[in-house]
Amino acid sequence: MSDLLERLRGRGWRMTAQRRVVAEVLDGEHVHLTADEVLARATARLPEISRATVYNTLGELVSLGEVLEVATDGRAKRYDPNAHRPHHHLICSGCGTIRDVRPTGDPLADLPASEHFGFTVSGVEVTYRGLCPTCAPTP
Amino acid sequence: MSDLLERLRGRGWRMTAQRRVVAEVLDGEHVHLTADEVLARATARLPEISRATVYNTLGELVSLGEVLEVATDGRAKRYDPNAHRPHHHLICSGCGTIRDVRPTGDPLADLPASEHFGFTVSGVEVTYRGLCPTCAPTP
DNA sequence: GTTATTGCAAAGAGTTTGCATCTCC
DNA sequence: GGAGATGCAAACTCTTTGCAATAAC
Repeated sequence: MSDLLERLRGRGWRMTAQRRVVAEVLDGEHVHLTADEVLARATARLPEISRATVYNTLGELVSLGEVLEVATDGRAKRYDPNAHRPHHHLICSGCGTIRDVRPTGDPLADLPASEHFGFTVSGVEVTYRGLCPTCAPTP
Repeated sequence: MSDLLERLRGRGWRMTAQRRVVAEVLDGEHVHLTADEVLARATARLPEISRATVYNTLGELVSLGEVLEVATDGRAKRYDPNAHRPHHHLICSGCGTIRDVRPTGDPLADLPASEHFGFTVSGVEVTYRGLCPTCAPTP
């Protein structure tokens, strides 16, 4: 089921029960869990997994480029398993829910050379803000 | 000199030496300080200012909409005094330097209704990533 | 058998809070 | 004079680290 697990195995990643559980917990669309949420869900499947291992594993997945860190306004970082499916985020200002979205057009092309300040520009993240149906004020 | 101070006074913000110093330290273009950096610079001008007051003041400025929080990948939040000049950010992946940039076009218009998921979309932040001239590899 | 990974517990960074004192308007 | 701001220190949240025990290949 998990593309992620396949890819990791193919890269010679040493497989352990803990790593498998973390990868499984992260798999899916519109998944943006905090480290704590990953730990909670992983613990449900593998009670002896430790917080340190969850952080270690998440850090490696990010280094490998298989998982993206999403810095939201709130406190804890969230982890996004869809690093290979280009997308951006729509975050609810009320409850913090995140949806993956795909805008039209290429935001990279929208930054004129005069605004590069000598930088080599290589990527762009777009974060939309709004209120989800649940948090929207009732008229 | 400070638009920010003018505006705050006009809003009936109770002025104290501490608040003035924080506002002065934040003023300027391409300014994106962490709370700790604000404290350091404020302390240079007003040695008796406390960390709690810096955090309190920054939090209020953010609530008032006069200062923006910028969540970078790294740890500490940064504070951007140009809330009233629409802009986005170009961040160096090497050293974390931030420049304010103004892309052409309207990224909000690039999110089709089919990607709204029922949200009321009200804003958007665009973060460009790259390497600054200092951090770029020398050929 | 080696080498990498795990778990534990403690430390670290960044931020928030409770409360008595002090200061602006 | 009174509402509100300050400073202090402790608490809190999230994350990282050192190291001995353990499990993968």
